[in-house]
Amino acid sequence: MKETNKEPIRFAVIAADTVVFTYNDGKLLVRLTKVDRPPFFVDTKGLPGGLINPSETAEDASRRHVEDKAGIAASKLYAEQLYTFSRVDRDPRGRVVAVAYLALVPWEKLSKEEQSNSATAWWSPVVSAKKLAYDHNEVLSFATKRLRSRITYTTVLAKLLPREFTLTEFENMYGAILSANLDKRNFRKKVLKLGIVSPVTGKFTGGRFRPAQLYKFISTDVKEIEVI
Amino acid sequence: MKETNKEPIRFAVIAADTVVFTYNDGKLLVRLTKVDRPPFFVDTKGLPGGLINPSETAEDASRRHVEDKAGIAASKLYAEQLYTFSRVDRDPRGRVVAVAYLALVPWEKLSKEEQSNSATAWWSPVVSAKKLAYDHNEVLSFATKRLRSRITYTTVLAKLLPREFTLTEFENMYGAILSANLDKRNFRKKVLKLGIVSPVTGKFTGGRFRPAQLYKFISTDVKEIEVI
DNA sequence: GCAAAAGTGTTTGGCATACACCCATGA
DNA sequence: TCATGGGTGTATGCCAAACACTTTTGC
Repeated sequence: MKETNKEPIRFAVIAADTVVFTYNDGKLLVRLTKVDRPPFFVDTKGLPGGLINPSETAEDASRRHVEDKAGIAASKLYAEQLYTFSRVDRDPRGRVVAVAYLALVPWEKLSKEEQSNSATAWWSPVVSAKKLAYDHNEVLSFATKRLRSRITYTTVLAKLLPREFTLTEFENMYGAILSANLDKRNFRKKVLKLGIVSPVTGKFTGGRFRPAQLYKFISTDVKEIEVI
Repeated sequence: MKETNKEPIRFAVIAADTVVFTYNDGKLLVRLTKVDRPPFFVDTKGLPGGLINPSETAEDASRRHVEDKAGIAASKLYAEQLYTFSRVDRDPRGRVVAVAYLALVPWEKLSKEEQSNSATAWWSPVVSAKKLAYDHNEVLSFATKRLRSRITYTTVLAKLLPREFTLTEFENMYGAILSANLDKRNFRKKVLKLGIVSPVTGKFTGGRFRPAQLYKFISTDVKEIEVI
């Protein structure tokens, strides 16, 4: 990966970068890490990622770097391959092709440590994740668009919601990611008619107001559906 | 890329493989090339592809190999990135990660040479493209599914139809790729209501029977649509 | 009893589906 | 005139969208 002056680059090398999304307090968040790679990137930030070992797949590498650099247990994540970025100048230090992954994790599934921010890894609202290293703004933008698109025709949002949730939570998360205002009655009718969720009988939220019925996804697999 | 006994593999190398589809005589065709790489692959067949140079993008490499190995002018193709295949054992000769592309070209746009079959490159019906080298059956299957899916919600079929076509040709191609039987009246109503095609005024097919109106796509860009 | 969120039904219009016959042409 | 493919309309049912009030709870 090092570009020395002595020997020319023979081959491009391969990296895996991962966009880890979660959702908390009404906002879509992305996990960022500190990037400090002089001379080009000094004390800046980017997505967790790194090179692929000869003995691991791109997805293995994505998971390894998420654990090591972002401090999130990969076993808690749902991940899909996003896109492979191969612009020749995307890494000024040498020729690196990056396989990018889109990963989702419910906030409630994270440990206290994983939820928290440190000097080397932290959660940032997607809207304020600017000036990232490499081509990571492009990767993040790609991932955000893909997520927006996927939630409208798959059950992938199940991977961002807690195991049990209210229909209002579902609707708010869906609407926040799309920046759309939804009709409560129509949203509920659609979701229920699709048959993708079932009420957890007898379980309701607590709190100051009228309790809400809890639901869960019937299947844990991400499926294509007709249109939410 | 060579795996010698002398030095261990340092890095994976990157290749680009391309699934080039065309459509002729009622059948979806894929371009195959001869593969002869002893000791593992002797006189067998596969998708056109090869390594990425340090100075080119994955898409550049895809186009270059399509020209060199498949004998098709890349400028005639429409291409989309498909998926990156990184299974450790996908190439028995060493560690190769492959960025796969899905490319489309109308049969009518091909030259006589490009339409024809040689000992090193030929068109095969997708259904009979079996026993390909490497993981190319998996790649082809992935590409076929993606194509089937994309034609239902984008205008990508414009890249497989000739510039001017009849609605019957459109319908037949659409139905053949999906293996679906379509209702002629409903198909026409939908396509016309979507506003993606316009009649070429005054142009009709010749032939033995009643002439058919020719249409063209209004836009040459591939767009997402509501549902064909 | 009040503040806050949960939960519920109806009307309307548009679209998908199913379905069968006449038209234009060349041989 | 016949064989072949081109071209058209209607009825039905479902679904999306618009829209406002009542219920339940904790304080």
